Amino acid sequence: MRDIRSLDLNLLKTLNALLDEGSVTRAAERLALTQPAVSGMLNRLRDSFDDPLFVRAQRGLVPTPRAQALALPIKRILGEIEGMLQPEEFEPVSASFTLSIAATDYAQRTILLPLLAELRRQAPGIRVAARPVDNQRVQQQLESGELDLAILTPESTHEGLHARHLYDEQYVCAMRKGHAAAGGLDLDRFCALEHVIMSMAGDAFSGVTDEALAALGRQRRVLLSLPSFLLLLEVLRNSDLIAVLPRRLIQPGDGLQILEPPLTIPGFRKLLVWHERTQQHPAHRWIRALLAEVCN
DNA sequence: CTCTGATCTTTATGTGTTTC
DNA sequence: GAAACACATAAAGATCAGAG
Repeated sequence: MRDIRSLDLNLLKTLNALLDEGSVTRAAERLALTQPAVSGMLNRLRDSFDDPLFVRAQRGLVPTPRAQALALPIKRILGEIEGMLQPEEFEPVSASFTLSIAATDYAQRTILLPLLAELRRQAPGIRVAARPVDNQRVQQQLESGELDLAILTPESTHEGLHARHLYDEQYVCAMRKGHAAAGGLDLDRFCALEHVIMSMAGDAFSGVTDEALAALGRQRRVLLSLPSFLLLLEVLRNSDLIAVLPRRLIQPGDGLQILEPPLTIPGFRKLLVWHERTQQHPAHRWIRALLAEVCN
């Protein structure tokens, strides 16, 4: 067993790359080293940690429990070192980097749009890549750096990620201005009208509203299901269809009438989620604070 | 300044697994 | 069972840091 003097930063970076890639060859590519070099580094890591770290399996290398346990501390340490190398005071005006954020269609409109406006004003050098949310992969994406931030609901967050509460959202009923029901809406009228809903996948014609109705022994008529809020707003403006939508989705300029729904529909909570990797990073701390600010 | 040891490179090869 | 792929190992040369 070696001691810490032989464990240099390059070995930690290599271990991190190996944990991410699960392959000596791919880790070597990522580190701009040759495969034999990384193979040799893995041997030194094995020596340092007195553990095989990775064993060969049917498909590539599989980390041992020891290696898995090291993943988080290593990312934290590398993240902290990264943070140490940044200027002590983060300067938004001169900052230049790309930020990857996973957000739903809804969150892109209600959260990312105002964030982008603020960034243009305060930190014009920061580019933003908005990405769709893939619940299966989001944890791994945040861990590897494929994503920097994700805007999620508590149900889809994972153990071990950092989260900050952004806001609680409520549902409202939306229809075009001048709609026959614009004066008021009771439950009977609500159920009699024709609805459009937003649905990315799955049971396309039923959502939280329908569950709340079912609990009362009622149902509504959903005629149209759309995968995009943008299109949905257009449909509302140009038809007598109505929709139950998150309140923040509707802006004053949208030309829509908003009413309280005639029944209680549970809202949802939006969280900003990130990985330990970026916890100490001055730029990321600044961005997270800015995001929370634009949500108020 | 020179020697030594560590680690990188490239190139070549061994070995085990997967795929067709 | 051959071909393709991935990891390990080895040899030879380059580079660099630290010791003396």
